Amino acid sequence: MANINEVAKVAGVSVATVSRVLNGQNVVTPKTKIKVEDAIRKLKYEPSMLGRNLRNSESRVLLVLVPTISNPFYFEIIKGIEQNALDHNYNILLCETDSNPERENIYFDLVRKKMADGIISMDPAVNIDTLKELSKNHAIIQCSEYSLEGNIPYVTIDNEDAAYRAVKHLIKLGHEKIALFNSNEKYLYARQRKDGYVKALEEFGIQVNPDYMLYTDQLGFEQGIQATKKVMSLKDRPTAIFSVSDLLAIGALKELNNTGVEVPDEVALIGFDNIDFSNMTHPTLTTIAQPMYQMGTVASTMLINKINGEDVENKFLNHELLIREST
Amino acid sequence: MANINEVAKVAGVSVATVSRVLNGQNVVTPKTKIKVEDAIRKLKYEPSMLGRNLRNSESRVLLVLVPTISNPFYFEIIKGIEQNALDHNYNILLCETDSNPERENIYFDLVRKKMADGIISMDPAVNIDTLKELSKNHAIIQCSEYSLEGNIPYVTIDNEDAAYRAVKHLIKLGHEKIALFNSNEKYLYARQRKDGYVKALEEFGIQVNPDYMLYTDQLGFEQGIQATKKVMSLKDRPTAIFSVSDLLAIGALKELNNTGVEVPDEVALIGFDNIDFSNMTHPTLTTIAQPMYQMGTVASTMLINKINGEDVENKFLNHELLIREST
DNA sequence: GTTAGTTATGTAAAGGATTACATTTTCGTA
DNA sequence: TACGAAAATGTAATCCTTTACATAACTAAC
Repeated sequence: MANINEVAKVAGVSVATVSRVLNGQNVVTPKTKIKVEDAIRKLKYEPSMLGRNLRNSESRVLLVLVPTISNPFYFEIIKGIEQNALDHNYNILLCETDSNPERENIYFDLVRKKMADGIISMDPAVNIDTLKELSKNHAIIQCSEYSLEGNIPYVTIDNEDAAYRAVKHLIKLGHEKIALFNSNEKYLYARQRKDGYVKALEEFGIQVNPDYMLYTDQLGFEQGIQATKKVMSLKDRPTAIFSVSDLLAIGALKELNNTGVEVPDEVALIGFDNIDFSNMTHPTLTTIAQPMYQMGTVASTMLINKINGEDVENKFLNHELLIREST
Repeated sequence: MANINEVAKVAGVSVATVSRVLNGQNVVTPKTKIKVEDAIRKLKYEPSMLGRNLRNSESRVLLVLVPTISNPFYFEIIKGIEQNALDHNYNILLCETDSNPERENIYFDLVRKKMADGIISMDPAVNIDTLKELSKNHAIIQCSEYSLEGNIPYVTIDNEDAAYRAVKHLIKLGHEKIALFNSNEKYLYARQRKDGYVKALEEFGIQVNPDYMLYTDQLGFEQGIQATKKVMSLKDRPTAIFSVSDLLAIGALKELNNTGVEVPDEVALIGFDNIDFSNMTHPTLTTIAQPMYQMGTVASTMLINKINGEDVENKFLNHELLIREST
């Protein structure tokens, strides 16, 4: 593989001139430019990013931290990040932490060792202390999930309001016995969504029933099944379920289908996230849509700005309640 | 940020010695080793991969090319690749081509420009000519989808046999009118799966009915709905459907559910890939399981071997027919 | 035809690590 | 104590670009 020196030699110019042509600085005479371009073509020269990156002290790689790639919620966000990153000549390294600190550390090391220029964290289980520490010397943005500690910029939606509206929708349909499938309250978004749930109930004078509030460690299909089993075995069954994730809701739907409970007639169901599959189930799922693609592009833009030393502000994006067959 | 020179100065040794400590070469006296480690800690030194990579002419990044990250089929494969890569100190760059040549080219450029050491391609729509050309100078492995052109090593399953067994299973259940939802025959795997379908029918003396063979450009949910509408509007409806992807099958299931057709009683259904959701539908989906995780680790191992200049052989892995509620 | 002022090109340092080769230190043995 | 071999450490080149600064070439005006 040819390097810039050989190109310079063949073109009969200096490496500086070759570099100038490469980087499109138009201080180069058309005549010399052509000589250089001919040499490049002749030698099939491809500039090495290794040398370039070292010289520029950058890697042009963005780290994207997700707890798991199996959760479709992240797809659109990732697509948004990726498109925006490519548009700015960055590449993304998708990192699945599995909420495993060891793995997380492997990825954090990449930014410490300059293999990545910044991080977009979407992992609610991220080690916030490490993140805080890292954010002192590196560009970091939180996307969707966030913590207020450490003053790390974030982009997200108003979780409380989203939950509030979902539950209000159920109440308007006549439901009073509304279960909440939530994730662990150590996560900020879980607390916020609960607050919205409680706020809606209280506003309509409905007593909050602790039996109806279930917590699961993960937001998966299986957890949805289990939570549904539990709540449907109560003497006083709920007539509606609000799940803080579509996967949970799809698990619930499966269990309700299996036990012959009619959705939405006997039990109404709302999910959260509007993943693709929420529209493929039978019946289709009412859910809260976050502007995921946009969230991705915004996060990416914020990160790139931060890398360039600019100040960035937190952003709240709009959500939307999609009413479908399950309510 | 400190560099190796400063560490050397603080430790009172040469950069070579620091480098030796860093790389765990145990030619260094315990006494000096401690001095160096102290200096590293004191300066919070982190070796830069930029310098290291340039010097070693490697990036320790593997490119993974997928048509889309939304298809759950790729999850487990990616997880397998990633774990194996991490175990060998590589990182993966997940590249979604959207079957868009321009995007593809951005990613190919990364390996041309030394930002990546090799490629695992899982995109059936990949530009095989470019891939051939690239494979002359770069390590490339095909995973799951492959082409025989260009002699690029691959890991896959026996698609013909898998389809053959699926259709045979339907025949054994008494079905004779079996539809095939296939993807475009420009793809090798589509041709192979059709061959398996035909082989099974012929073996049992069943006439192949062209009306039952549908082709779709993409393997998504929507295409499954459309194909089902088409095939169920025939005078002589099929009693079973074999889809070459779970997503297609889930689309079919949705359409059958919607129109009140009982699965499996009126129409039996088989998918392909055993994605997570195939077990979440109602009824659950009979499907063909590929050893996806293993396919990932094998592909990754093959690629790393190739990068290290070793010869690698094509591999065929075992598949399995998972009989569930839809048949 | 000079000279000053532009514009184009060249030289060499810098970025941060690894490592072949050279040099110094250590240690056992005579 | 001195010598040689073995072990530890150091020096400097190398990987490939970019770019500040130096120099050369050119243009225009007198």
